[in-house]
Amino acid sequence: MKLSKSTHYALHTMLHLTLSHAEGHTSVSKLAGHQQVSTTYLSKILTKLVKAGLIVSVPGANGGYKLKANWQETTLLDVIQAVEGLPPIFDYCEDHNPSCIIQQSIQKAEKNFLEELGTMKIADLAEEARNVPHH
Amino acid sequence: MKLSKSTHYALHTMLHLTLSHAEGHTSVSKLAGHQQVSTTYLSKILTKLVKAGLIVSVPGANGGYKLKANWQETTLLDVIQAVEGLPPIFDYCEDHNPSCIIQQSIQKAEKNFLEELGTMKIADLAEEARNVPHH
DNA sequence: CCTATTATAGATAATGTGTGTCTATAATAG
DNA sequence: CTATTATAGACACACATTATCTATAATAGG
Repeated sequence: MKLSKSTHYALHTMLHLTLSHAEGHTSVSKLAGHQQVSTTYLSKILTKLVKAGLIVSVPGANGGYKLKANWQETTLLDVIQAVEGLPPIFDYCEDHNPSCIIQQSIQKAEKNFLEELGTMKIADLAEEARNVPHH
Repeated sequence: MKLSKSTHYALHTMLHLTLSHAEGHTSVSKLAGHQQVSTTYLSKILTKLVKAGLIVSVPGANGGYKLKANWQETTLLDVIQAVEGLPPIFDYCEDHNPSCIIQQSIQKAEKNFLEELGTMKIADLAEEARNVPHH
């Protein structure tokens, strides 16, 4: 029950793209340079973000990745679900009665958890990071 | 990022023990009979609950498992952590700066999530299950 | 005592997922 | 045309989960 390293890479890449948003496209090699991850592996993760519509890719020379149009709206939840997949973070009791009281209780807590992550916008976090820089 | 099957078995076992609490000890074979799990595997899970102090075991004939003394206080969080282990549900950025804004944000949401699970008592769920029985 | 019952512990295997690499292909700028 | 860059497929490896089997310890009841 934990986030994967892929999600870790994705979140930090999104934060980096947001911090350097004015500078046009950024290549995978540059993005991978900020973290300890190979370019081919990171590119697979970024492709998920592209398919989820969170970032835009341009192949070819001077290409790379940049944020989507209304990038200010992207939340932590968007990134996490793009990488880990929508399906029930707790796929639970799948064969049991859907009215199982345990399943109901955990799903209630899960719902609140996801909703909170859905309120946390990358843009806001980037703004905080600018004030107290660490990267 | 999901709960393991072991936790699933543990939670349902706890619910069952709570529902049949007045009836003394219950053997693993009976507990396993209610779920699709082998006795030896379930016993390993239950041993974790014993070591966490959530249930009490008695070996020998007519032995088995029963709830601890103040069983009314046991929460979903207690069971989950007994099986999955305390350590950070999101062990995240472990090598990074602890003031990483992403880590801070997720840990905040995680804290609320765990706190909510900590308010959900098995005894209350059992009471609800009695009113609308499914097991 | 003796025996059946029951929890516990160790060794081991199967399975799946996450992680990662390598290679090939497609697209774009200059 | 060439260098650059994203994308996709095949493949391998590590690791945790899941699970089984066997052996050991402890208790109740005759």
